[in-house]
Amino acid sequence: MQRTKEILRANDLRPTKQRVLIGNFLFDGVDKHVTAESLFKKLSNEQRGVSLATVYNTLHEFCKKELLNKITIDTDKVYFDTNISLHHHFFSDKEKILLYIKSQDVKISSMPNAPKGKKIKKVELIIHLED
Amino acid sequence: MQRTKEILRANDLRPTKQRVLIGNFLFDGVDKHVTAESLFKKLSNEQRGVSLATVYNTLHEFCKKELLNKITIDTDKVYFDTNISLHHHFFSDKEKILLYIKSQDVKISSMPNAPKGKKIKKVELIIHLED
DNA sequence: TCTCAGTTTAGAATAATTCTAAAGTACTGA
DNA sequence: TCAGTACTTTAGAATTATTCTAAACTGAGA
Repeated sequence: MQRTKEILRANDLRPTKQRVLIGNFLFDGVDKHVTAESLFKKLSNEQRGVSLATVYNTLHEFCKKELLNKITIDTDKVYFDTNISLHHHFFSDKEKILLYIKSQDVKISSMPNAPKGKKIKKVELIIHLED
Repeated sequence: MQRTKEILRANDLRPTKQRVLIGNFLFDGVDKHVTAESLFKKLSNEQRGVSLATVYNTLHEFCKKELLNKITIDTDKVYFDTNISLHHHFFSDKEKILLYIKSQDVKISSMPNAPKGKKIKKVELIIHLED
């Protein structure tokens, strides 16, 4: 509650009711993946809801401030990850489930140089699963 | 031409005019990335076009037969890669450009086990670029 | 040539996301 | 405390890649 407000203020985001509600859920210390839709549904249960537009707005703002990590693994849904430290994912294409891979379980021992004029922004390793 | 027909037949796909046209472009020996839209436009220049629906159908059939590799890196477009051997990509989020990384430039020296009941289907490493 | 399962197609439908513009709210300075 | 203003929220419309539908077409075997 207080913690969320501090996070918001530290990132130049006004601590509105909606952002606090969303922040309290996302930044509760438990790593999680959400989609706009799943977050919207989760918050609809609360006494005062948040509009879907605001859910989208807020997720994007949080991404811009690097409070969330956007994962585009699937064409028809964007996932947002509250774990912003370096790590990778399993993804089940069939069930559309994202799972964490412990960072010590993957080791990339050789990396290419970025093309000239570009920098490496993010390294994303996705292991697609099947039955 | 003849090669495309052979590929199609070998994969139980009737060598229709449309598939041959698409196959001739995709399987010319040069690795490339296409989107449904880019392929559709490219083929519109030909004397006889191919409908957008057929472009989608054909890309998906080719994927199912593992003649193409589907890459979902971006929410609003799916890329199809004619290089189906193990390799990875750079992606420029701003310009939405996919680039090949030479396979020898990446080495993943440690990989996690798949969760029980699942198998690893595909390993996808994407290096996002910025200016 | 005839037949029919497999294909193609135009256009409608779908669905996640973005946009719009109007109403609401948090913060600042007095 | 209050007013002014810039920032936010919101409902609903718009957008857009993709999928669906159902009717017309076609390749290949008999």
